[in-house]
Amino acid sequence: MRKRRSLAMNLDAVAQKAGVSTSTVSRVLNNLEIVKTSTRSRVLKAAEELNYHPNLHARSLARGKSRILGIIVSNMENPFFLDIYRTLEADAHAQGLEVVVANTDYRSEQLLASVQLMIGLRVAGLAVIVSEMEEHLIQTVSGSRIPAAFYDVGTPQKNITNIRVDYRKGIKKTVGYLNALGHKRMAFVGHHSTLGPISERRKTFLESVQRCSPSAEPRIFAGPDSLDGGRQAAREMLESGFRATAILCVNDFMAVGVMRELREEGLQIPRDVSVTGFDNIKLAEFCSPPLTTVHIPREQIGHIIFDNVMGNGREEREVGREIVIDPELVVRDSTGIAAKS
Amino acid sequence: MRKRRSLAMNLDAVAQKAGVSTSTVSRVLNNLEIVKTSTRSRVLKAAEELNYHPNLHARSLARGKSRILGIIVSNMENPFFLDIYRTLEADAHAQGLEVVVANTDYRSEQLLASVQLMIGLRVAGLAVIVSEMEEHLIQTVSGSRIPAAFYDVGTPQKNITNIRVDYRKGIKKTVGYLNALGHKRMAFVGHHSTLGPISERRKTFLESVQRCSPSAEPRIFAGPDSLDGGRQAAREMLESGFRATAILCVNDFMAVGVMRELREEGLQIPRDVSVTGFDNIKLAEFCSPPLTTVHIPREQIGHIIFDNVMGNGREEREVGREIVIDPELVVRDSTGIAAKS
DNA sequence: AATTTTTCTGCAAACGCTTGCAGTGCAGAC
DNA sequence: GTCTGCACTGCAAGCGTTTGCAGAAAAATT
Repeated sequence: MRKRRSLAMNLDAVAQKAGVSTSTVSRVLNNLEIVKTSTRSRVLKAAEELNYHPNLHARSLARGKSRILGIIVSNMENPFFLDIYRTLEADAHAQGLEVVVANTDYRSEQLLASVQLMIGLRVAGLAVIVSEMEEHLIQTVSGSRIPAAFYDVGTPQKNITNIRVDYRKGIKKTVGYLNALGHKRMAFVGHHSTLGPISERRKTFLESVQRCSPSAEPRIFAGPDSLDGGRQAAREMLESGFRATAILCVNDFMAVGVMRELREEGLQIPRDVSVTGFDNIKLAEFCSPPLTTVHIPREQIGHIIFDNVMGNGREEREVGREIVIDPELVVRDSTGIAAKS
Repeated sequence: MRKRRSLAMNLDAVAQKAGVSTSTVSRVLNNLEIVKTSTRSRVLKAAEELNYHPNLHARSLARGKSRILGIIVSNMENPFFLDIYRTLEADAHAQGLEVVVANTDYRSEQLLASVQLMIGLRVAGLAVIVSEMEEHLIQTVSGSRIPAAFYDVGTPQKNITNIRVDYRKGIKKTVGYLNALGHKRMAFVGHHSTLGPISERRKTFLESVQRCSPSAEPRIFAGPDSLDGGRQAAREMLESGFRATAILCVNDFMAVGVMRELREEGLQIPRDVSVTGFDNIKLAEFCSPPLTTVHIPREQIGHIIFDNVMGNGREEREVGREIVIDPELVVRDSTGIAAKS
C-alpha cells in the first residue's frame, strides 16, 4: 500500500502541534501521572484545539482487549429485557466500561450474527439474554475465552455462568392460586419461541393444571412477543370458542395485549376472566386493572450477571456456575373468583 | 514492547494451518472472488476448525472506517425512542451495517460521553435523538466529518441533517380540540428536560391556551420521563389543589402514568378529566381508556434519518438540510366534554 | 519450446495506538 | 568537576487487519 498521508486526526498530529512524541500524548490522554505538568497541559491544549478524539479501534487493538461489555437480548421492546439491559449498562458505566447491545428479535440468524459481532469486537464480557440458543453457538461462545453469562439457556460451561429462574415454581404457584379461586378452564398464552419443545413454562403449565384438576382441559395459544401478539392470541382464543375463566400469560407484556382484547369484547377482568402475567414489569402496575403476576428480580439478575462476567476477582473458571432464582407471586386486581358458567 | 507470541486467534494462525499467506486468508474472508476455489475452501475449513473470528478493531483500523451506525437516544425506556431505534437498526442490518446505541438518560455528561464514544468508534453515520444538546457538542459532531442527523435539536450544519416535528402545530391542534370540548382549566405535564427555556412544547402550550381562552390559567407539572414520573406529576397536581379538566402530557408514556394516578384517586377518564398524550406509541392503543394523542411517524423518521446519514448517493454537504414533519391528532377515548364544576 | 497472457498468491507497508526499554537532562551529592 | 539518581520523554516494535504491487504459476498462444 502506498504511503497515504492520513487526513484523519491522529496522535501524531497532536504530538507535532504540542512538540512532543506520540508516546507522551498517549500517556497524557491515558492519565499516566508520569508526565510533567507543563507538558501535560500543552498536550491537552493541542488535543483540544485540534478537536482530537482517540481512535478506539486502534486503542483496543494495541491494548489487546476492549473495554466493552456485550449484551444480546431477544426483544428490546419487551421491558423485561430492557430492565436487565439498563442495570447492566449502569453497572458497566460505573466501572468506565462501554456497552454494546444487540437485539435478535428471536431470529436465530440474527443471534448468530450478534454473537459473531461480539466476538469480533473482543468484548471484555458478554451477557446473553435470549430464550433459545443452539448448542453449537453456545460452544462457540464458550470456546472464545470471553467470560459470559447466559440467562435461561444452556448449561454451565467453561467460562460461562448460567442464571436461571425457577419457572416451574412460578407457574405452579400461579396455577395453584387460580385453582384455589375455583378456576378450571385455563388457557396459556405464549409467544412463538415458547412453543419449542424446550419451553419450560408451557410444559409446566400443562403439568400443573393436570395435577390440580385432572378433569380440566388446558389450552395453548400464541402470538409474537408484543402487545399486538397478546391481543392476537386472545382473539384466537375467543374465536376458537374456548371460554377460559383464567388466562396465564408467558409474560406481562403480552398479558397487557390480552387484556386489551378481552376488554374490547366486553369481558370484564377479573369478573369474567382472570389474567396473570410473568416478570412483574413496571407496566403491570400501571395497566388497568393492575396485573397479578410473578415477580422476577431483573435488577438482581442484572447485577449477578455483571458480577460474574466482569467481577474484579474474576478468575478464569474451568467450569461455570449456575445460579437459580426463586420467583414470587404478586397478587393484584386482574384475578378473582372464577366466574360461574 | 517485547515480542509476545499472541495467544489470540488471528489471520496468521489460519494462514499457517491452511498453508497460505494472511493476504489470501483475508481475501477469502472478504469474499474477494479472485481466490482459486480450492484454496478458498482450504482456508474456510481452517478458519472453521480454529473457530476463528476476525478482529473487527483491526479491520476497521486497516480499512480506515467502520461499518457501524451510531445511535444516541435520551431514554430507551420510552417506546418513542425505541421505535426509532428499531427502524434504524432494521435499515442498517439490511445493508450489512452494525449498530451501536447509547442511552443518555437525559444526562448531559452521558451525552458527552456517548458522542465521544461514537467519534472514537469512527462510526459511519450518527443519529442523535435527544431533547437537548449544547451548542458546543453540536459543533464537535459537525467538525468530526461524520454524517449525522439530529432529531429535534440544533440547526442544520455542515454534514448534519436536521429532522424536526412541528410540535407547535400538534399542540395547537390538541388545545383547540380540547377547547372545543369546553375545557378551560388545563394542565401540562412535562418531564424535566422539557422545562428548559427552549422547550417548544411547553411554551406553545401556554401560548395556545392563552389564545383560546385568555381567562384560563394553565398550569405546568413535571416528573421524570417514565410511568412513575407521570404518576408523580399527577399526584403533585392533585395535591396542589388544581383541578384541571384536561391534562396535556408531553408524551404518551407519561400520560399512562398520569392516568394511573387519576384512576387511583377515583377520577374517571374522560368523565372527570380528559388526558392527552403525544407520539402515538403502541401502548396508547392498549391502555385503558385508549389515549387521545398526536401521531408522530416514528418509522418514517427512522427511515429519513437513515437515508440522510447512510444513503448511497450521499455526497458530502457543506450545509445540512432540514426536514419538518407534520403531526396529526388521533382522537380516542381518553378525552371528552369538559366536566361541569 | 519459447513467449505472452492470465490468474492467483505473497510481500510488506500502513492504519493509529500502547508500552518496555533506553535514553536525556538536571538536581543534588561527593 | 564528576557522578548518582530521579523525573521525564522518545524510540520503535507490536496489535491484527487490508491492499497495491510485484512475482509465481498456470494457461494460452506462437
